[in-house]
Amino acid sequence: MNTHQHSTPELTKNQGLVYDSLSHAGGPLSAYAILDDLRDHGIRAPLQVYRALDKLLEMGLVHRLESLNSFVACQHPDCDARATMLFAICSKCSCVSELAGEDLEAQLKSLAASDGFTVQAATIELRGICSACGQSAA
Amino acid sequence: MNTHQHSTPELTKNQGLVYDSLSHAGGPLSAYAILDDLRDHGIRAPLQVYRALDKLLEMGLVHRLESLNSFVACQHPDCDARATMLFAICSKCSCVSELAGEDLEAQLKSLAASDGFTVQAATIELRGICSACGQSAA
DNA sequence: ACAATAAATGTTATTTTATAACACCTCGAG
DNA sequence: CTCGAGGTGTTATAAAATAACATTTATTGT
Repeated sequence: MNTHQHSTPELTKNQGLVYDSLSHAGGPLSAYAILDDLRDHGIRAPLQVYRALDKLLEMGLVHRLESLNSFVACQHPDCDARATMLFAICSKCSCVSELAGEDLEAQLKSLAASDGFTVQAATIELRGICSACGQSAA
Repeated sequence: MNTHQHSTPELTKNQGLVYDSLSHAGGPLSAYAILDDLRDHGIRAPLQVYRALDKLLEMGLVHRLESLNSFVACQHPDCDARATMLFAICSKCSCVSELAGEDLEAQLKSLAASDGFTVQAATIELRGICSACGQSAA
């Protein structure tokens, strides 16, 4: 049940477990939720999870949601080459969708540049109501 | 040394202490750093700080930096009425500047809307090099 | 194949960040 | 006065992340 399109470089055992747990969850998980999920598979300590997450983040297979202290599997085919990413987090159902902001990045950079600031990385997390929840509760 | 322009509604004792500590710091502080800073002023427990921070956040006098798990005093005259805020965090000197993105907000909302998502709040945190650090180290 | 080296793993303990639960105090509206 | 909301003080605990160290598994050069 591995739905990613990435040209997955060989993952180690723990990296694979953590990545599968995340993709399988279909939503954000905290490191400790992943830990619980993987107890039966030999993962016993937080560090095992954090170490795998670090590598997966480097590879761009996983993203970190700062405002939730949690992690999601990347929803895009090919994320290392990625422009600025944007996460839309639903306040009701907690679902997360990952949007690409082509112009957004340029605009952010120019806005920052007007203050003499050179952007290296951007965290953009929106809170709101997703389309599914918006329809169900008028 | 209270540089804010806000029409500061009366702050309670702890709120005032926390706010002063933050404005005085001139940069982001963690809740526990604030706690340490205020030990001599009768603040002894994390909750005292977190409770004050909660109110200050509500009032818009203070912002939370999700990617740092820390807090800054608002740099703008009048922030409750504010548009989407954007924080530029320097990787070298850790200074933070708060920029206003007028069009940015519109663009974010329309980008999200194209996915059926209704934005309630946005977290935008940039990592990079501030103008001061950019000049000193070519 | 084999030593040398790098990367990943397993484990215990600790640090850092944030809340829960409960008692008390203060101050203003009725 | 009184009672009720918001603020405070305190102890204990939960949740998130890292430090330090020993061991094991891959990789690489020769």
